[in-house]
Amino acid sequence: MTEKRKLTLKDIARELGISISTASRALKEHPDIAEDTIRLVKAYAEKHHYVPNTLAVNFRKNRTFNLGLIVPELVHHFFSTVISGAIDTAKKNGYNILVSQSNDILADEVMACRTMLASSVDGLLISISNETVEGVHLKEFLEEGKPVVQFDKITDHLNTPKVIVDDFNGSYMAVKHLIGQGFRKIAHIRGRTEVKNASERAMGYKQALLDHGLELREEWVKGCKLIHEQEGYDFCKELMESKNPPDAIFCITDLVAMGVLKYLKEKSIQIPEQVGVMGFSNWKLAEIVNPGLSSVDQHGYEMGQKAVLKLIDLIKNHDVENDEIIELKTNLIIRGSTTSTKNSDKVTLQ
Amino acid sequence: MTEKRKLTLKDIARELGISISTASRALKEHPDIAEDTIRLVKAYAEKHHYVPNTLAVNFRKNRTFNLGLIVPELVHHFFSTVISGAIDTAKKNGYNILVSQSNDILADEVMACRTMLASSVDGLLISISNETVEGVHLKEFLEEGKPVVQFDKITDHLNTPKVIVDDFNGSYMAVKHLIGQGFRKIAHIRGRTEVKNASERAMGYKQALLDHGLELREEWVKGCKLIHEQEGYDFCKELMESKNPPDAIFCITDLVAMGVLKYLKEKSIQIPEQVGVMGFSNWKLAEIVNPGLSSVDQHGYEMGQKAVLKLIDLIKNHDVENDEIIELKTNLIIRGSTTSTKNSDKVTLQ
DNA sequence: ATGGGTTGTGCAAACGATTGAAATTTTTAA
DNA sequence: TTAAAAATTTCAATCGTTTGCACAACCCAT
Repeated sequence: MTEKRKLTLKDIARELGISISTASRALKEHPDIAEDTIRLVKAYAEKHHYVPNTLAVNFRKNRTFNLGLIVPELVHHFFSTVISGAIDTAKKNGYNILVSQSNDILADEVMACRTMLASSVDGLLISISNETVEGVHLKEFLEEGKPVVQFDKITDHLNTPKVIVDDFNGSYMAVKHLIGQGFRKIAHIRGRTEVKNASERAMGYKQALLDHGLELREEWVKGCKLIHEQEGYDFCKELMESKNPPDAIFCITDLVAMGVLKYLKEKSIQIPEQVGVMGFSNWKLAEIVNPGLSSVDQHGYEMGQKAVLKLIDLIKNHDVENDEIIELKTNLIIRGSTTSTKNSDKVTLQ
Repeated sequence: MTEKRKLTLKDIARELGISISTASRALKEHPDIAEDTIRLVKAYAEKHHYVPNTLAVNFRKNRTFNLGLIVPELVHHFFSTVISGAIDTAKKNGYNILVSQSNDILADEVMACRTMLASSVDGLLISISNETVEGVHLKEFLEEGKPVVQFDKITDHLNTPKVIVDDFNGSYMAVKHLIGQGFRKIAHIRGRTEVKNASERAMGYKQALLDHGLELREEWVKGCKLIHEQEGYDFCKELMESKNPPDAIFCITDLVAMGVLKYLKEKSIQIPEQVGVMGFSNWKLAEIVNPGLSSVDQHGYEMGQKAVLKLIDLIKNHDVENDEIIELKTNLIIRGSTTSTKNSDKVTLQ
């Protein structure tokens, strides 16, 4: 192999007959160094393609410009959008992102954290698994003075900044829209009680009904365990076969809504004439299905951006105790599944 | 902040009254070191939670156990599946993955490569952008003795191992299946000529028609530029409105197929009775739409695994000049869009 | 006891860049 | 002319770990 030995400061110093420290400072235009020397060194470095040895610099400075990022699931439209935003923003600021996934399994999450801590990331971005409660593995980061920023799925047990979506409001606006469209018997297929996002959305749903004088029937609220399409299908069946079927279904997420759509189509129930359907998250497929699925956009890309910027901020300020909450607004995206008109334009409320 | 100073070998040596080198060797059970000493040092290290400073080790050994991974687009079902496989496999082998995206823009790709090279990854996994041809930025890796493995979208200008999908055969089997289902006038919405995968698929399509004595009409082959849903919609419209409309459409990818489905549904053309539709890639949405979209699974997860294993292999063997080709088999996934029966089971040919 | 092997341990030099403090040279001012 | 000040440059330690080599201690067979 070629593997040419890399040029080091020592080489430059020897060739130019100066000391290593002068070479080092010259390259960073240190005010102590004479203009002439700076020019000389820089020219030489340029000509011979000197690149500082990152490993050495990182070791010396005890940092890597790498950030860890852990999500429950990588193959997931929302999370991959967040990652995309995180990576682009990190790159702009000279940081790299190390990605890992927990598969919603605590043990995997702990493992991923350990590996990242060991590989010396400068900070961590994490959306915790459903199984995570206390998060001792995250405290290990803080104890080493490495900041952590939580996003989307968070725990309050940890004193870190959190970037979240205004689930309550997004949900509220979605249901308000349904009501505005004339739907009166609105069901909700929700997620697990222990998961904060799910609870917030359920609360937004309830509040909207309350504020508009609609009845809140417990039998119209169904709880998913896994948030799978099949659950949407099954609950929809249950709802539609009940004595008092709803005229609209608001789903915890688009995937569940897909199951709902599938059932309704199979039974030739008209959407939205007979039953309106509202999703959440605005996955790619929401715009592809027919009719288009109304949904709530969570601005995943922006979430990734904000989280990274916050993390870099903490790193720069050696700030570890900070529990600021950054809440992103949601966008209601109205499509055919909730409007009889063929309007599939983006509509933003508020 | 707490930020307790970390325990180092020096500390251990001082406390135990031995030398740093002995401590170092004891921890790795070097045969030169006496059993007693090893026990002593290990016990102390254990008790005080000694963790070697990765930065120092990496610097000393000139490696990081980090691998770079660059894809054209992160928010993309296939690529995120590949990444998922890559990350899981890397983790199992003690490596981390640094992810970046090129957005199919050469300049971005070059930038991403530079950053990764600078941050000292031990090797690179890349699926090149549409704009990449020569890949001088990739040669920089090889020149530094850092191995590169290409996957999915590859260039032959570079002497590296390549992990690809047997596009030709996958396409061939897909079209063969259509023929077996009785379709005779099969159209193909293909990708750009310069992109290898697209060409392979188009060739598989043609070969299948040829081998079964079907006519190959140029007017039935349409070329996408961007591989967007809208293109599928538009080309489908063109095809169906032509004098001699096809009875089946084989699409370069599922997203394009979605556009096709959309048009057909709008025109109330029965799928698959009037027109069969076949996608490629087996995205999540292929199983969600109604009827289910038949597609060709590319085993993205496995591709990620194989690519990482190959890369680690190269790293371990200091092997940089190697252009082995690892070709993965595809799976034909048959769903409702190509079969009149309600069979949506997974069927594997060959 | 003495030379030749083991066996176990320590010394010190790397790795490449950074940085406080000391040393040198140049400039300024009295 | 010369001391003080300013401008440059160099020295040397440091970051934490690894590793070739020297050294010491011990045992055994002459």
